[in-house]
Amino acid sequence: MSPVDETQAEVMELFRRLSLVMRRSAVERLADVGLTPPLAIALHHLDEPIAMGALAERLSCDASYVTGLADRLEELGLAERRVDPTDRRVKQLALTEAGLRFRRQARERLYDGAQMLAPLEPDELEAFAAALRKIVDAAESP
Amino acid sequence: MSPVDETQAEVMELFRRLSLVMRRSAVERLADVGLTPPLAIALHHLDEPIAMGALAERLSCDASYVTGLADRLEELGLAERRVDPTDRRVKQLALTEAGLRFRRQARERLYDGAQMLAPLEPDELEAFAAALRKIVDAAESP
DNA sequence: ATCAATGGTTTAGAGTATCAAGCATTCTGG
DNA sequence: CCAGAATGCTTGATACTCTAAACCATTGAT
Repeated sequence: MSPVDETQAEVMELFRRLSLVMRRSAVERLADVGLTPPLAIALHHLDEPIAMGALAERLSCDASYVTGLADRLEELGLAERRVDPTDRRVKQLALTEAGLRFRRQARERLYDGAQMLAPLEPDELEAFAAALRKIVDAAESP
Repeated sequence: MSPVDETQAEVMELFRRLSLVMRRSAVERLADVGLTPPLAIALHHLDEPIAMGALAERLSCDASYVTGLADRLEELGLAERRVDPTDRRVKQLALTEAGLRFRRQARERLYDGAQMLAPLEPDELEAFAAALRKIVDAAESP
């Protein structure tokens, strides 16, 4: 029955608010190009062809959700599934030509939200990133 | 056409991952007590009766969403709407007796996710909180 | 050759919101 | 005072995000 640390509770609350603001801003910026945030994020992870399951892992979401994202990216002509010749169960998701062209703008729209980080001085940003890395590493390691 | 700063982009990605982990962990912990995260968060903000609109502002969400949260809290017997006598348009949402008793456990379950912050040393945590405050303040001020 | 395991999809569902329209109440200018 | 604007909340429609369970095809292991 740990008493909740005040600073920790405040951080949780701030974190929640920032998540909301960031998502809303991302939704807004991406709307012009017809993408939703998860689609843009998936696109961002397609530097090279990647198996559906591996992509799910990178996005930390269920594989079945990735199926839907891939469907949509295919409909938009931005990516395509390629059956892996070495294991026909596996499907590699790969950018198309159009996807490659499109990706840069999408990425910029997606990460323009990073301008919210502008109030931080470079060293503050670095410390912030380090703290996040620490937390995420600990949280994601089983 | 600002080139995306690498550290900034990394921070955005880490932030996204942490949001996911935190939400999943909150969902899991709150399931036992029959609450969803937004309900627990709303409860957490009910230190004293608060008008629906004011609550929406605190939660940074649409007022219509708060209507649904309040409905659910009333169904659970944790809160009740009271018509403000000085302005009959306004409804104050207030904890019931049961809600008051319930709130402590809910809060602990909600903020147990704060244990994810444990890897940070106290001074790191403080710096992290300060950075978040800075960002959120800037992001939320119009 | 069979049977378990793996990769991916389908389906169903819950949760998280937002927006537009509407009702009741209050406020304001004439 | 009163017509109309503004405010507070609710309703209803809709979109998105995500998970879990059941399912099919393929592969690997005995």
